[in-house]
Amino acid sequence: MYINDKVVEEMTNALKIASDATRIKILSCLLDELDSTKEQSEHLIEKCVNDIALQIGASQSLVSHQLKVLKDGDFIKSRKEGTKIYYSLKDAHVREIISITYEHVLEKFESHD
Amino acid sequence: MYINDKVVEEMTNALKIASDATRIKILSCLLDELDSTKEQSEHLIEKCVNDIALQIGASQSLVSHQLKVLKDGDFIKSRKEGTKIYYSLKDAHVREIISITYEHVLEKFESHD
DNA sequence: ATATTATATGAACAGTTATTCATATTTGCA
DNA sequence: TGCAAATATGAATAACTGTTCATATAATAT
Repeated sequence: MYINDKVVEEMTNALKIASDATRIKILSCLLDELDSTKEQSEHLIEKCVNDIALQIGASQSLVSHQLKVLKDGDFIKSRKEGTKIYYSLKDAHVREIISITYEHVLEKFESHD
Repeated sequence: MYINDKVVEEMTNALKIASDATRIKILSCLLDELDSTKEQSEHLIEKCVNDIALQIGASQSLVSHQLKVLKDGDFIKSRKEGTKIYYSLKDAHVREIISITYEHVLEKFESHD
């Protein structure tokens, strides 16, 4: 299967965005359920910057920087309400990439230990 | 959804492995079909180092280095036959990660242009 | 044994990036 | 207007990583 350079580049960018511990933590805390055997909830989880920072144990500045990366990469969207900005996952692909990677890791654990 | 640090670390590692242009090209050329609307073929595609290098237009050394990374990360497996070593995708998760990322990119193109 | 083919490896360099710190911007409210 | 809360930004640094080049290993055939 041949894919052109532009598509490879965009795929690389998308996966680079997902391949960072801080960003995975952010995405995970915006993701309701990782277990794919359970039904994906349609409920949209929204969290503001400070809540995310507290939940994942990172600084406000770091979370803000990484939220920008995730947003530029179309992984999340935002909604303004007063001084707060609520972030949430953008679409199903993001959920799937995280879920499948999660399963891949679990399977690796099983087969190697 | 809370996942522990060890799992986050492994997920990060797995996605780091996938987030490189050379490695995506290698995986793509070991992947029969990217279009998820078509049925995933069960046919295993096997290619040796030099064939891959020629197909993606990279040096033998670079491909060998990256095949090692992909194999250590459980993305591919290998089979020896004489002097040649045949590589192929390891499991369905790898196909899915690549396919979904591909779709994510296509959708991004559509929504932004 | 020697040559050839196929693949792997190690060191080195260049480019990239995650994090921190300090500061700026924006909004709501008294 | 001035203050506080929430978020964003820019610069600097430290750590990481993809690629190249040269060389090594392994297997096969003559």
